[in-house]
Amino acid sequence: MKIDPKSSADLSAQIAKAIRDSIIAGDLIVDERLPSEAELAEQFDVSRSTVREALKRLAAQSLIRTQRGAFGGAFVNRLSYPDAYGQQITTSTLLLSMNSVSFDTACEARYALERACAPLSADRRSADHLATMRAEIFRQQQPGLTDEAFCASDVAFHRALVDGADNPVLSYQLAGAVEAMQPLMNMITFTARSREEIVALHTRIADAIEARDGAAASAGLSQLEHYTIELARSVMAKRASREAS
Amino acid sequence: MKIDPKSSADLSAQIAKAIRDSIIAGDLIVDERLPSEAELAEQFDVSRSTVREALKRLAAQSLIRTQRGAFGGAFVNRLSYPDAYGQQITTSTLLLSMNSVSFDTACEARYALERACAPLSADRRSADHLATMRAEIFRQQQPGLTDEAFCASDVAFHRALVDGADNPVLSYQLAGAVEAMQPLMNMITFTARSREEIVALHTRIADAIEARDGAAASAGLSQLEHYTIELARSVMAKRASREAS
DNA sequence: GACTTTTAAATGTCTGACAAATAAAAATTC
DNA sequence: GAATTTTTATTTGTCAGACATTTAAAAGTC
Repeated sequence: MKIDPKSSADLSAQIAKAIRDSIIAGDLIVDERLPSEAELAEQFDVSRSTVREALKRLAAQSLIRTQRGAFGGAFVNRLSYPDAYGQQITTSTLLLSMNSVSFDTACEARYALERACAPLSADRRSADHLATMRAEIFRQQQPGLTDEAFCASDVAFHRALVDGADNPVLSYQLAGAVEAMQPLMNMITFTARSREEIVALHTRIADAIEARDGAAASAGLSQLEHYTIELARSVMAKRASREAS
Repeated sequence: MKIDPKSSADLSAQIAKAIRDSIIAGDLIVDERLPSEAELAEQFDVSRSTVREALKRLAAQSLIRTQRGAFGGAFVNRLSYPDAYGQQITTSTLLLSMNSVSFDTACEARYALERACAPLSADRRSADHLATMRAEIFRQQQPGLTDEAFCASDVAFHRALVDGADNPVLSYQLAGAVEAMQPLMNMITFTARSREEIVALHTRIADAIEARDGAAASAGLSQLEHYTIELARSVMAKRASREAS
């Protein structure tokens, strides 16, 4: 763990990188305690404030956790699935909102990834996953449901489908697609969409998952993708014509 | 942007969250300048050090960038694809290395995701993507190639396949799968694997992509998955028997 | 007008201090 | 002797103030 004082980068960034590299390389293992801030300051020959800024950078990435008091300190954190989900969702949300990604591109990626889960989910889904999907479809049919609640239920339905594959790595990878892109899509299309149509497509997908028919589930997802893209096109066209007039 | 002084969380974490939420909500737009550290300190009624720690947290997530000097300051950063790739890869690497994910689980997720790209890549790949795949296959046949170089070439091959889908969102999502899981797999299997076998499978996949045959490309990836899993099983079995003796 | 110097503003870093939390160690009580 | 309470040492969290460094605009100079 050494730093280059004549580098252009901030000292705190260099120190954070050095510690991060040690964690990734396995030199610092999970739950291992880092030296105290004062000791790190001495080791790196910087002030305690600089060390603290470096540690905050690592904390922001959930790489370490800190504890106050005697025998406290900074500890290498086991990156949990929920933490990883959260980072995945934040990153995906920002990437989409800041880079003028076309609706079609986001939609295509999102459904391509979900179709990858469909065969596995059809094979391995538990009764519980199926029950969740059915329950969300039921919820989506309630007349008084707000748009926000419908969107949340939509996400929950797809989440159950993905989780049915019983592969936590896949669920993690899909978190960004489902939880970041689905709301984005809903935001664009919720004014125009037909809940009946979506419920019908969700039902078709759930039927396929129940029948353990992965191909049919994939086909249902493709139909949903097609419906969503067409809907978005019509919304865009309507907007364009309104602006023209 | 307000903070709760009686909350248990650190002030710097609360302030970071407040600013992060403003960025995600769109109250702070890309390239907008945040108030200076001194002004933020006054607004939040904390010291400048605390504000700085909050800003370092945001910088670690590439949400802001800072510039020194007059008319410098902290600016909302456009999250670029390379930045998002990097975070995706770091998070995926750590998640896998810290959570005792089984080889089969990681392998299944990785190939399921890549198969999702295969049909799109077969449809849309450019001559350039195909040429990259062929070049990497050629490189993989060179006798003097080190294991590290072979792994890197392996990643580059799959990267080209994914990028052939011409969907940056998909490429971003796959970054974790390809760049984090592939090296992990190589690390486990590189002692036992047959380069000839892998080159043959890569060639089959490239042929399918060249012929614009998505189904065949998917099938090739499935074969590669099967080969990889069997290889890992035999490596594990060999290890187990060696330990028993 | 082109170039140089000055200046003001902002981040980066350091020092020293105190508050708050926390677990071990010591003291006290029964 | 065991249980409880108090003390103590350690460590992070926060603050205040200072100076260094960078940077671009403004002022000055030729």
